[in-house]
Amino acid sequence: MDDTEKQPVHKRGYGVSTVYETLRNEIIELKLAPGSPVDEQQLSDRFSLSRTPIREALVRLAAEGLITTLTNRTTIVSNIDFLGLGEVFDALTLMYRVTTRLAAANHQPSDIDGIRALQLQFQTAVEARDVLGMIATNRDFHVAIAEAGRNRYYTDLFTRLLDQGRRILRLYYSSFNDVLPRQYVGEHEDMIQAVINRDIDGADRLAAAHADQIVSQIRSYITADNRQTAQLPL
Amino acid sequence: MDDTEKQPVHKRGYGVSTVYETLRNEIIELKLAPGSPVDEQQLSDRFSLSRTPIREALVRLAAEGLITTLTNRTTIVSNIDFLGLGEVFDALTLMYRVTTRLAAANHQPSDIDGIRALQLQFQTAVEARDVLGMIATNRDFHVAIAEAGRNRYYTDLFTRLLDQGRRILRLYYSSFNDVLPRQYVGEHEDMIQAVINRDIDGADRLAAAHADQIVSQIRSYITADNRQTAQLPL
DNA sequence: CGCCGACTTGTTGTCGACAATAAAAATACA
DNA sequence: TGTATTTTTATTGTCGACAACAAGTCGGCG
Repeated sequence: MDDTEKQPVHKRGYGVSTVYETLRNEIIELKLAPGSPVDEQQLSDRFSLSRTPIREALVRLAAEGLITTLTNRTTIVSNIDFLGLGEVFDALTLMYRVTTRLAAANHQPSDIDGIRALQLQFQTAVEARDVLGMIATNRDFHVAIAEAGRNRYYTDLFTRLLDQGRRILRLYYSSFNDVLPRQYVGEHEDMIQAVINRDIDGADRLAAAHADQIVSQIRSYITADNRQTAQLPL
Repeated sequence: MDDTEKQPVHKRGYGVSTVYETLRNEIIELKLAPGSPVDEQQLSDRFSLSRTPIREALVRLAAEGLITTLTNRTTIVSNIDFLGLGEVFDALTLMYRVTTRLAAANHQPSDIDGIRALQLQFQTAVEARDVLGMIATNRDFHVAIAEAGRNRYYTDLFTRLLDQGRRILRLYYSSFNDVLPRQYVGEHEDMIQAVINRDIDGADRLAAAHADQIVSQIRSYITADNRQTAQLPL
């Protein structure tokens, strides 16, 4: 069985999506540092693919703003835009509210199971003090709620924003303590109840409060960091 | 000066974007019918480009949902999803409100000039009964307001939704009369005033009313069309 | 006469190579 | 020695060709 043909690992047509998903994850999880160059040749070697499918994956990533291509020059992993964080927070808060509202209005009973499962995963991650797992499962939890709301446009924007947030949280994840996350577990529980009860306004209120919590938490990390590095001239 | 070299019309690096923008426009303006196949070879001939840049443009269009690629099979212009129109209208209304609010809050004085200019263009299109021009300039007007609001995420989603709406409006543009559009001119004027006065709540109210107008107008076209074609079993 | 399978054909996915561009390096000159 | 200019080099954008896949076509068999 010495079948050492140079057989491609990926099936035809699935090469680009695997590259896309792999890189996407690595960017969000900061395995690829913001600002670091993305070399097509290098990726070509790594995935054992030609540069063409690599490039198509990069085009998709660029469309999402995860990488930035300087024409005819290099292409880099997009920097985290601290000046534009206000926009992210504003949109993120709105999406928290809208998706939770819609979930309360539009969810099917079967949706609840999935949401509950993810909430449980989040809870166990919190108890295990698995910070990285917390960040990931928290994201999945809210995406599941958004999907129960059944509006593709909100879900798309929301996931984009949450993933943007994941990058930032990764930066400061060492600052996490186990007090706030435990609070999140309770807030999630309340949100699930509001959704089940189809209490739209209640879901809205809880989502808004939850968003404010998270935003102010991230904000405090950043300002603390700013003070440390003294980036702001007085 | 018989410099008849087979000189490419496009500068290096701008081939894909021209293809992307051209196709995007043609899809939105229904010059390419929904469901019609998109042949790469054909486009390659038409733009005098290799299939590679064509493909990259198609990947971008697919990411926006304007075309649908069946793996290893054909790729078609995305159909207009009438069942998903509710989602579009919901998100569209919210974006109308949010972007106009933010414009009132965040605009710079210089933004007003551009908005005014587009409003004028819209007005002249209405007076000239240039329906297609109306649809286009109306879209540009609201995008300009959104840009004055200075939130990239809202602007992106809003343009996507407005363009989606443009496709639908094109379908029914023969149904347009000149009564409603004239009303829009006045509503636009009020919105500009609210923005200038930084009247956030007022801008919100006006935008919401404006959105409701448009949505119900489109809805009426569609239901009228449904009755005509008797698509619904009794 | 109708169903199943091999073959043909058209289109997509992938490949390796070439050309153009811009940054970096090397050289010339004051 | 410092600056301007040319040369080199690395990387991108583009190209034409091949391979794989799916649909349509044709022929064989019941």
